[in-house]
Order: sequence, then structure tokens, then C-alpha cells
Amino acid sequence: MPITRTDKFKPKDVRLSLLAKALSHPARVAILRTLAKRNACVCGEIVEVLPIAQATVSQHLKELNNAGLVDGTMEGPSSCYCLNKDAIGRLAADLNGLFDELRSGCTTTSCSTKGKG
Amino acid sequence: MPITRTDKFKPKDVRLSLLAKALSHPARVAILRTLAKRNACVCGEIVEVLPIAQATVSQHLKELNNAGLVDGTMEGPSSCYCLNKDAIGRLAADLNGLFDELRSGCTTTSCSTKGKG
DNA sequence: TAACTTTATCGTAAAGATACGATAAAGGAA
DNA sequence: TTCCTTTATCGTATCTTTACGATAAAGTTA
Repeated sequence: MPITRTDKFKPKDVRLSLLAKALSHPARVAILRTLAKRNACVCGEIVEVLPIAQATVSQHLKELNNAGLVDGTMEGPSSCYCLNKDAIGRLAADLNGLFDELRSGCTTTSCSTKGKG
Repeated sequence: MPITRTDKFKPKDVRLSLLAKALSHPARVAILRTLAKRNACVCGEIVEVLPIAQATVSQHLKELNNAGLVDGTMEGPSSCYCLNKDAIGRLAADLNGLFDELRSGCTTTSCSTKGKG
């Protein structure tokens, strides 16, 4: 019953985890990179570049859109997607905030320098 | 059939997505924050702090360990977990590399300034 | 040894994610 | 209007994740 009680965790952690989830599939990372490369915001092109079907690409684009990382509009019969630079900037800031917190916190080198357990 | 053909994507994207997946649950973010807060590397304490059962915490710790973000060893009857600062540093660098790429790529403001589609 | 503590693992249940073919939806071209 | 192009959505199958109780494993204490 994975009903992850999202309300039992801190909103800050929930938000970060949702954004991380948006990046948790190689197809979505690849989509973001593709959108960044071509300053025209394509969609059918993405299908050509990725090793997955059109329906699956559309599904991933929807998730990126839901996460706010990507904007999309219909342009005639085809669509047009592009990166939401602001959202990406905020994500970068949030993640770096976490990393700073993680690195500044405990000052001991490691628990016992034995690596994996 | 979610058998995500990991070999069909770029290793770079696969690696990043796996690390992102490690951060894609609020419990795991909370665990990392807790480990950073207490410079002693606890485990039973984490169970007290989080709204989930001991078995579930152990499962999340294992995932963080597999991702390399956390080290763990048994110390007598109890265990000892701590952050792997090096791994976290590398993760931060990798993610910032992605974000730089995403933000420098396309120079157009947005596809058509219409927000979500 | 027996009892207790602490953590990991097993078994299992249920929700979620991923993938794709088929189809709908919407606009453009003839 | 009729056909074509392009994308989104539906339906469905399957794997994965999340969660927890129960139990095993390993050490400590009495």
C-alpha cells in the first residue's frame, strides 16, 4: 500500500521529492536536454531522437509539464514545448540548498570509513 | 511493460536519473537531512523522527546506500549510517552541470509565453 | 543459556510507473 | 468535405515502488 502519506512529511521535502521524481527517468532527462539544444521547441523531433514510442514521449512530456519544468502549447496541428527556465532555476536553487545543508551539517568525515554496509 | 531499456539511453542520463530517483521520495530526503543534522550517524533515531515503520525506514536506507549517497556499518547490535559527502558533492556537480546545460541552451524566452498546455 | 535490543530481510498487498498499440482530437491541405 | 499530419488520450499489460507485520540475524546483558 504505497499510498505515501504525503501530508505526514514536510512540504519542503515533498516538493523536492516531486521535482526529483521528474528527473528520475532517463527519457525525461534526455527530453530536457533535447529541448535545451534546439531553441525551437519541437515535439515530433523528440520522438525521433528517443528510443521510445510516440505515446510514451507524450506521457513523459506531460509529467514534465505537470512538474512545471516544461511549457507546452498547440501550434496548429503540432505542438510546441520548451523549457521553463524560471522553474529550472528554482529547482537548481532548491537542490543546491539541500546539498549545502547536507554538506555543512555533520563535520565528522564518515561513520567509520568502511563504505557500503 | 516498464522494463525501461536502460541501455538505449545515454549512460550520462541513466546515471543522473538513478540519483534523482534516490531523492524522489520525501522520506529519503528527510533521512538525508536527519543524517546531516546529527553528526552522530544514527538509525533508530530516524525511525522516531519519520512517520513510517522501521522496516520501511530500513528499506529507504538501503536504497540510499545503493545509490551511494549514504554509508552504513553495523556497530554492535545497532547500525550506523552517515552521509557520503563525496558522493553528494559529485551529485551536486552532476546536477548543476545539467542545469547549466539547460539554462544556457536555448536563448528564446519561451515557446509562446502561454504557460501550461 | 535465556531474555532483550536493534536492524535487516521476507512475504505480501496495493498503488504507481512505464510502455505501446489503437484511437480520438484538431488543424491543415487538396 | 475528405484525407493527411500531428499529438494527446485510452485501454491494457507488466514491472516497480511503497508499506507494514512478522521473522530472522546478531549483539548485549543478566
